[in-house]
Amino acid sequence: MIIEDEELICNELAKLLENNNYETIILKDFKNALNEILDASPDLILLDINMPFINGEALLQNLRKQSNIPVIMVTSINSETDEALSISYGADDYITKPYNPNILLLRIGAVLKRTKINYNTNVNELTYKKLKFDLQKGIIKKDNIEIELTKNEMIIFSYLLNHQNRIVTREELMTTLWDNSEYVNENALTVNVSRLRSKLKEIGYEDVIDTRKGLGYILS
Amino acid sequence: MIIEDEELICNELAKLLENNNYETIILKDFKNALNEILDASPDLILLDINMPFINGEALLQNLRKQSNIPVIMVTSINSETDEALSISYGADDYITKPYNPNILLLRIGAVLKRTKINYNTNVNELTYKKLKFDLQKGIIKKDNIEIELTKNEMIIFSYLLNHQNRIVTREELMTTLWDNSEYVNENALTVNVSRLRSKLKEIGYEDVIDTRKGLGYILS
DNA sequence: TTTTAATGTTACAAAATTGTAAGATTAGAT
DNA sequence: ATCTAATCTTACAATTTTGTAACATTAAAA
Repeated sequence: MIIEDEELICNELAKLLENNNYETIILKDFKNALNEILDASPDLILLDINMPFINGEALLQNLRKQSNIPVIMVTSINSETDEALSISYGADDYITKPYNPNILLLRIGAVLKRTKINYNTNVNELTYKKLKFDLQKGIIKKDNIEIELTKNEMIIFSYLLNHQNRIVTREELMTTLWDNSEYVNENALTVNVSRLRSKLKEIGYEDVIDTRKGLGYILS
Repeated sequence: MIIEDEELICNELAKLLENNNYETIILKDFKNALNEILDASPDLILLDINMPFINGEALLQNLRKQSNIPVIMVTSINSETDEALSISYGADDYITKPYNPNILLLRIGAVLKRTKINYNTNVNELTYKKLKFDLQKGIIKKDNIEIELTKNEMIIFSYLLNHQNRIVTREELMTTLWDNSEYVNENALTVNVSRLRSKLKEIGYEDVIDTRKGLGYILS
């Protein structure tokens, strides 16, 4: 999706992108921008930051409250301030006018690559040492071995992975696994951690989840 | 992790990063780089591409076969060729020497942000229109409503999300759900899609998965 | 060293998930 | 308009997942 007030540039961009097999939409209704974006849910947005009737920075900030759609900021001035601002406002990349079309295409490709993670193979993986954890399938892979995790095991493992090398309290895990509303036995957590540990052990990762008595667990 | 041959720059970088609350490791054994990286499994790598005894590009390419650890390339020459190459080799970003420390920090922050997606809240979400799909918990959220998906439903939904707006064949989904080795009824897929559809309907997303008879499904 | 509270393990039953089958519905071809 | 193969729905039984309870083990304090 192209968000740009100068029609000439818009059309140029659209032509460039379509020649490179990207489907493009041009934002028309600037007043209703946020809704148009969310309805169209494009894979990527090219957003001009210097437009006379709309504040690109504010639009990006508002968009970020609701969505992670990748945004490449197009800035007119190549100043460090602008560069810094774009990124801190939540842009995934920025490019300065006048831009080289090939570099723009490369940036678009790179942003799409890292945001969709792996568009073609549908892999969304976390890595831990030499082990890969497929978030979608809930499968741990190491060398040729695959282990299936249940949903609770997935939740615990990914929580620990996302908070590696720090102590994760039992309470944190409890609230991550269950709504505070529903009562569950304290021991349910212990049992689930135990089950996860024995699966990790099957692929050679013994003693990676350490117990800190009275404090919680730590994955190291 | 800093991979850089000039000791002076290394130490400068380490000081800068540590002053900003990043834990840093400096790669020592360049011959055994790949193993050192995998063992340390850093959150991010700063990789100098122009080192005398080691080929940074080749290292990155080899690393990418095994890992998605984010890499920021440090290049000496600000040429378009280099920029293009870094990204195509699998770097997440690049910066040219001499760099402004503040810009480097911003870039590091930005890369970490988008790769870890949301480090602190442990959220790993895909977005579809006004709906969010929590990959870890297998929960769909919209407004205040939450719907739990089963593992098969998660696999189908995330596959469709990752391949939005194109036809996904039944066969693709079959091989994503089950190993070709195990025999399952063709209808098992239909039933699972049906179950997913009825859950989506519960939160107001009726008719979003369209059937293209003889071809497959499309999420639009 | 002893005590004790915290954590771990195992077995089991309730609950949830999943593939199958049988019959219903549908879209597109004739 | 009719036919037909593709897709859908529902119910059901097999399998898997999960919380509980009962007992075992452990680490840290006394």
